[in-house]
Amino acid sequence: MANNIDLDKETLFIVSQTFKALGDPTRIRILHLLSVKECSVGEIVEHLSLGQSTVSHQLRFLKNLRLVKSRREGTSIYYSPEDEHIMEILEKTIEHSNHD
Amino acid sequence: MANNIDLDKETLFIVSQTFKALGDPTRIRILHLLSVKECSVGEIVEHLSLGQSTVSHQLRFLKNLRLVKSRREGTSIYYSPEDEHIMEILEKTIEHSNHD
DNA sequence: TGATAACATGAACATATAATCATATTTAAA
DNA sequence: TTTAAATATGATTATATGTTCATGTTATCA
Repeated sequence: MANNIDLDKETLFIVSQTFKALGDPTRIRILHLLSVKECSVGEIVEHLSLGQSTVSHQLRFLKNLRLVKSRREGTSIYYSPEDEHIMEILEKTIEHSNHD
Repeated sequence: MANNIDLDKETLFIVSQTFKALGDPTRIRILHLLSVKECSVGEIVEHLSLGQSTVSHQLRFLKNLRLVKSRREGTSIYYSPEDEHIMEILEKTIEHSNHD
């Protein structure tokens, strides 16, 4: 068990990075959209009215943390969630916030 | 149900603020410590080797979000977690990160 | 009341972050 | 092999954030 008071440096880094990913409105919107359906970059841009570059940058951020994955289809690249645990946390917290 | 794709502005703000609180190593350490036992500001400073001012600032941040609560005992002020849901998420994510 | 201990607060600074602009890359189609 | 469509990337800029320093506040005790 890792129920110790002192958290090692690596754990601290990974956990904080993960929550940091969920701590931005734009990334929350992107992840929430992807939780509903797989989308190409262009579809995300349209649905959320964001700049193409903004979406690409945020997707790279999320992919580096293995929160999303991608597949190519022609010239389009489709993104979908990769970490079920984190997605569940996000969705439940969204629901949780609607009951205040 | 709020399973819609579009998240309202307020939900987005609350959720992102909440995760932002968990997205900093110092605050994670403080919350994790408080999950083990209620502590005064001075105890937190000692246990985590942080500046007193730093701890006070972060505690205010966490209290504004109702993630911790405080009670006075003489000249000391004791802090403890207030949001069970968020604490559960934090602890589970810490465990989760130890299994990679 | 004066001194001290514990904590809070405000200002200042350095760093991190997110959005934007311009441009590069990759793929498919003409 | 041009051209166009879709996406990625690098640089820049404005803003947000975390820490530190100095000081203020509150409560206890001599």
